[in-house]
Amino acid sequence: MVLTQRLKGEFKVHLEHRARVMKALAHPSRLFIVDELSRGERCVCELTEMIGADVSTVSKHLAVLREAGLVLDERRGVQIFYRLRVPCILNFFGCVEAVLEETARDRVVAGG
Amino acid sequence: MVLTQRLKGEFKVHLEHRARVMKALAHPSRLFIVDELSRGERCVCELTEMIGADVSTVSKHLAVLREAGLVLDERRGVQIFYRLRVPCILNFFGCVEAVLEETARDRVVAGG
DNA sequence: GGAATAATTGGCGAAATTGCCAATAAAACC
DNA sequence: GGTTTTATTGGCAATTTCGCCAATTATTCC
Repeated sequence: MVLTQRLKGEFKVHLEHRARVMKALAHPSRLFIVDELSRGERCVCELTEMIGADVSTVSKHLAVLREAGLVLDERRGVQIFYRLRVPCILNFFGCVEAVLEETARDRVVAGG
Repeated sequence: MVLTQRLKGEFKVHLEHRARVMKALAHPSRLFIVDELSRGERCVCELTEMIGADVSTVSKHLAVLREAGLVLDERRGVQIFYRLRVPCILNFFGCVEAVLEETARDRVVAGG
């Protein structure tokens, strides 16, 4: 993810950091996890059951979200619970919905 | 980007659409473009000059943003101008900054 | 300590993304 | 028509992401 670009210094680094956060949200399973955590904390086993993928897969998705700073984890006994760290993330999805509705409308108009 | 999952029907499709939007924003150059377009429309040649990559590369980035429904294009003579389609996207970056600041703070605390 | 449950990590093949070059398209100008 | 400028598309190699299985770690319970 190197910018071979004319973009310079701090700004470039900043864009790369931003991109890492966006990339963490750029997967259906991880979006599902964020959506689910918006209703309260969940353990890995619960998320795994809901998603229906291998535990290791879900664990890696959670690692991506954790490393991006989006979720926090806390062990309680044998289980590990995850929760949202920055709830404002949720506000954004309203905007994403707006994007989706716009494009949907256009598709109807264009007959596509 | 198939969910091998227990997630069902409409919701699953919806998550995939959302993910496409997020994915479109998950690249430094594309974030730069969005940031730049927030100040007004720009032609491909201007963006190419600022980014410093090949025109074809920038054109493909713009295609990703366009297909995600984030930008609109309009030809005027030989040039093609792009502009933001859904300005609310910008509100989100404030939240992303919050994420970055949180993680930065923790890194200081942890001495990492 | 040993067995059971919950979760992470390593590794590997399959798929997607990225960026450049070359070729093509579209408009402007002579 | 032919040339120039601007932008998109095709194609390819390099890199990254993804998801499963196997192995490992951590905790609880006996």
